[in-house]
Amino acid sequence: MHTKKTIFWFRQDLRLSDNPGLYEAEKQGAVMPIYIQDESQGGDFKIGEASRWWLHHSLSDLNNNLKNNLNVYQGNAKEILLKLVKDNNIDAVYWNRCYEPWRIKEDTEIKTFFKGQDIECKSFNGSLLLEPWQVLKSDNTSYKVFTPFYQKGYFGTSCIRRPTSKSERLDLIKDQSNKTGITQLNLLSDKNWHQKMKPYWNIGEKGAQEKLQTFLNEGLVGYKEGRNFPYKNNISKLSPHLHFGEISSNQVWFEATAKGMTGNYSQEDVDCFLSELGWREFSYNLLYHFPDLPHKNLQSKFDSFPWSDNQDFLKAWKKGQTGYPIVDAGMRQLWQTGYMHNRLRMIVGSFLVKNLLLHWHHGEKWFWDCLVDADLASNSASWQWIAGCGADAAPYFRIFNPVTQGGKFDPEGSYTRQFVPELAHMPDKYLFKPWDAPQDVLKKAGVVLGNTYPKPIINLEFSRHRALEAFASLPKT
DNA sequence: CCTGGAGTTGTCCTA
DNA sequence: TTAGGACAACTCCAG
Repeated sequence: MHTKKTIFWFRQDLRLSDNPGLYEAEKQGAVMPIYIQDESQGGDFKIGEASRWWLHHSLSDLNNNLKNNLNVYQGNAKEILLKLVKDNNIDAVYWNRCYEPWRIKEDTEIKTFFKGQDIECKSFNGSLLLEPWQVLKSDNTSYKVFTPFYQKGYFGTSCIRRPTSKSERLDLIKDQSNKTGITQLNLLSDKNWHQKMKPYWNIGEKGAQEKLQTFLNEGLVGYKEGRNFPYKNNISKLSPHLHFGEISSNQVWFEATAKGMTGNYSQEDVDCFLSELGWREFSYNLLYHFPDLPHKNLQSKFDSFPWSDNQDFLKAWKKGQTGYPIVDAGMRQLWQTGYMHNRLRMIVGSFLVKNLLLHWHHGEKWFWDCLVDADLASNSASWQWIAGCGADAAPYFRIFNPVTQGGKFDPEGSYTRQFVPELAHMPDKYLFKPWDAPQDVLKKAGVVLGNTYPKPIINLEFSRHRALEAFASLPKT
């Protein structure tokens, strides 16, 4: 009797546990696990540097978990799949869906092609709690406001798929003729940049599982409040693991929900954390229904916004040399760790877009390259949000003051001093506004403004009013 | 079609 | 010192 042979195509679901597509493939017989790298795809948003580093290690971990049976290829997906199907007598091709516009286009083509060839071809939901086409208003159009979206599809509902069990006894097919290994994908740059990020992360499925447990045990209590403070541990740091699918959103959702039922956690904390998964879903929903999200203002009246184009400011922002300590701390955390605390993402985003008046595309691109959790949906939706042109966006008058924000959310300065060590000896009173410090205070702290630490590159009051005027100049509708 | 309530994350000024 | 209102008006969404 012929055993069914299925190709399982890994993409952004680099895990064995709760992997719907893999689970179905495995149930039916032997599985040929593959990964395809196609450097020609992705358009303006080809995988960024930090993500490449993460992907390299994530694939290596997956390969280990598959006992060295991951088959890796480079080139056009359709051509590679077709050849593999023919050479290996394959009956079916399965994968979990991705939602980047280029992916949807390519997947649709591949599916149509294989259907025509009478080869079974199936896709599954392995990345989202609910598909973007499942959560719609009663008139079947998509939501533009988070709260009703979340109420409708997620809050207190039971439509979300429960996690499957782990695929344990995989009958795996190795392509013996294949000469390509993970190293040949050249995901690691020659630069030593990624060495800095290494200590902060435990990449792969096991690391993701551990991170979830650590968060549930140590970070969930007090999450609602504590998540705002970058020096506290009330953050999950699951974003890169979720992006690469090392853990499923469903597992996170149900385990957090279960914790909420034990009575040891306040419902507020649990609900707040769950809603963050909801924001991830909302971003995917937006990207699916507005494929131009990474490029075009969701609110077209912003098309005439009078952006500035000061390359020196942009450079200073990227390097964390703006002269505003909380902004610089955030930007340097990004560079050093491949991650930035959510509160800081808002602060540095507001500063770029409103104080420096630089186009949100600049921030979007830089984050795309530097973040290990860079995700097309979340990244573009969030940049549009902070710029004010997105869905449910921040009102135009909401301009973060980096001095106030620093004092409020890093009151003892531990976060800022960690990433801006040249200000380590500044007293709290002047940490977030060193330009106001008297000469003797600066001297005592070993700070020479314009030398050991920059002077502010732009005046806050001036730039705030300039931003307000710019917004006021937009057409009314 | 109409109506009314609401919309992640702020800042500044005034009393 | 602190609390409350202004900042604008619009679109979204449910009933």
